[in-house]
Amino acid sequence: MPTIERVPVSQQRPTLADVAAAAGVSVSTASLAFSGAGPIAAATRERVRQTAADLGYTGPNPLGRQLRRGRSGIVGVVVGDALRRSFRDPVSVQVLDGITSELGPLGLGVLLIPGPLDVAEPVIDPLIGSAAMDVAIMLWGGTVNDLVVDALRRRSIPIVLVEGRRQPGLSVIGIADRDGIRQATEHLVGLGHTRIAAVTLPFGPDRTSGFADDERLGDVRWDLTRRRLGGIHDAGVTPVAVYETSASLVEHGTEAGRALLSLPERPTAIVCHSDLLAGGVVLAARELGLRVPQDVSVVGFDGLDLPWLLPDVLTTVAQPLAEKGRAAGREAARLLVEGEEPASVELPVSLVVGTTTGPPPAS
Amino acid sequence: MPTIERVPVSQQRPTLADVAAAAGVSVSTASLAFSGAGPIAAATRERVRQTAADLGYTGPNPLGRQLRRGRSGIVGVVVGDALRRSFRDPVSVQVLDGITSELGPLGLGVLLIPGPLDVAEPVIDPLIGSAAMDVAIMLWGGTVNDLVVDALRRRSIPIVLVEGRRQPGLSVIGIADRDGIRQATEHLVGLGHTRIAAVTLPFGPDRTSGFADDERLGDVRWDLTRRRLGGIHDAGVTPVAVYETSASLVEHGTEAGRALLSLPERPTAIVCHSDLLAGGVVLAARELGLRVPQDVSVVGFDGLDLPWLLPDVLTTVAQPLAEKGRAAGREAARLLVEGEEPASVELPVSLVVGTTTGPPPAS
DNA sequence: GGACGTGATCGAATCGATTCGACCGCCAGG
DNA sequence: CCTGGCGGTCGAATCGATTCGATCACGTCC
Repeated sequence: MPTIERVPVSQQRPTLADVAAAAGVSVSTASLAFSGAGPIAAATRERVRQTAADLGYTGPNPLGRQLRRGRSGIVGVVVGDALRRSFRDPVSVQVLDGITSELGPLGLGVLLIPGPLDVAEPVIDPLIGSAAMDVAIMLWGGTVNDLVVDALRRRSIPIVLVEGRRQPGLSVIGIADRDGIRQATEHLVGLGHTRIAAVTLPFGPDRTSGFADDERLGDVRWDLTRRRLGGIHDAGVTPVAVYETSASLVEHGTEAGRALLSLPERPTAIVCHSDLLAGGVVLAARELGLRVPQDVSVVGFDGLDLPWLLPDVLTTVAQPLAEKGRAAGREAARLLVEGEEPASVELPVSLVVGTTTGPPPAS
Repeated sequence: MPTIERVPVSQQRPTLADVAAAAGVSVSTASLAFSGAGPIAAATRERVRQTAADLGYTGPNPLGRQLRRGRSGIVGVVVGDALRRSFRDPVSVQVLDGITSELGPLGLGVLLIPGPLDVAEPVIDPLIGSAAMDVAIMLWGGTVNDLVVDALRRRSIPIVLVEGRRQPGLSVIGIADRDGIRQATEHLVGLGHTRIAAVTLPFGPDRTSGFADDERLGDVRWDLTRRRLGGIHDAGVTPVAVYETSASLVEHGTEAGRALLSLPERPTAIVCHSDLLAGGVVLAARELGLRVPQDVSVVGFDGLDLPWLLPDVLTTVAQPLAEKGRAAGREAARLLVEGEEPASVELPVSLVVGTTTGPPPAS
């Protein structure tokens, strides 16, 4: 005698229990019909599936499943800043694409979390403290991420840092950027350049811009920027001038280019910490009537495709952007399995010679 | 006499029950101490909070809360394509930024979902069928979204479409783009132009590129493209040539520009469906030694900031991108409250005259 | 002094699934 | 003929919180 317990009121979404009742099996068997995690007769499975379809049941409610499993299947991705700002640079976008392409097939979703909003009075997004996620990936680790790291640590959520300072207890995905810059610089030296200038990423959260004197150069807070500056020295070169920018954007490159190329002792080559900056420098050179590379050589970093720079093609240090994202995704997935320890990865870079470098002018 | 039921094994994360036991209150009271949804003595709340802190309890487990509430607090955002491709156009990024900026303060998170991967054999992301989300926002509604819409509908997840064909049962956030293109075209007509060409967004999922003849023009499958083409006709203009592109990217604009500007009867003005395309056309003109706007005028659409195009500043139809995102977020949040009906919104656009339009050459 | 309203707290049901151990036939091997 | 093993199914506990209704103490008003 069937007790009428669950009358699927038309307005209500059916649950696994409804399906089980309608198919005449127990809830546990119905569950097996969907998860496939256990022995079940093919006929039973089909019957349950069919009843489910008839009832308009579209599969197990993720919320129930997640609670039971203790896993949300969600990877939080903390982007360094307001999205608008982070993603004006295609670099982050490509990394993000790599992350999703790795995580998607594993059934893991990406929850987008804006990083600390302000620098003077950092406010971390409430999602960091309360959203369901099994592991977090932090992009562009430069920013005031200590707050974020702390908050995630408290929740004992494992962390993967993309580009950041190595620290115990979390995984860092980095690239051999110092060595890349060294190679690029040596390429310039090999061509005969001696007056080499640099255009850098921000030194720290204050994000000022302008020529950096020695004192300022001693106060580079962000690791990434310091590493890339170090690469120039590794090639045995001391830059004749260093221009610090407030963000890796074309307009800041142009600003830097104008300043550097108007110096009395004009540099014959400029090493830039990003392709966007380098592109901006090339535009500044054009604007000043200088030929690239005859009058000035320019190298970038990242290996982006800049169609608007044509016919010039940047000489640049290409980093494997999508692979960096995939590596981060892989590492995140790995940290998900119980007891796995964080591990760091360093990916290689490669110098790609384009049309923007050549021998220095005869002078 | 306290029964020793819950011994918080050091390895285990504490639960609300642990906190309640330690603080000597019931679970329900402990819950109140965190949610604040009910009367509770200030002293009790403090005590519970303090014990929680001592135990390292960082707040209610989102999974439990979500199941009970029947809400995940997650908004799925389906981007039209692989992220890499979608986000090469800053348009989507700005819209996404608008969405998060609206949703964040409401405590809602954004789950990033790649759209259908391929056109020939569309595969929709499994997340669409199984991820926890309360409502979905679909960006760039052109693509093979019927599959996605169907899948979401089956799960009875409300949908907000950004830029798409209006249809019953879902909300559409659109802009007055047809009217905007009309204004831009009339601006050109007012300047004296008669030979006006067009560079369009893709006609449909096949994404071919090249000159479109009349037959092809009768087969514009994507609504967005059709509307923008319609705007030209609304101004009483029949384009002397229409060049269809395969994506809204600079390089495709350049390709189109080269083709159009090499025609025997060169158009004196070119209306483009996006700023990236327009920027590409300007580059093509420069490459061919043509002056903008003396030899050819160019108008775009979107209102982006293109620092690499300087000193030229595009004449363009500016759309409120971030506001479009915020409107989508608002609408998504609205659909979350029980019984709210979908509603559509159309945002205004405005013609912004830059330096790329002027009177046609004398001839 | 008794009834009543109110603020604080508690118990228990509930959300929707997964999963462990028990159970039940049935077949094969000894 | 008995037993062991196994495929298939089921019941019940469990994940961690929210929330409804009940309870209780206390102060106030008539």
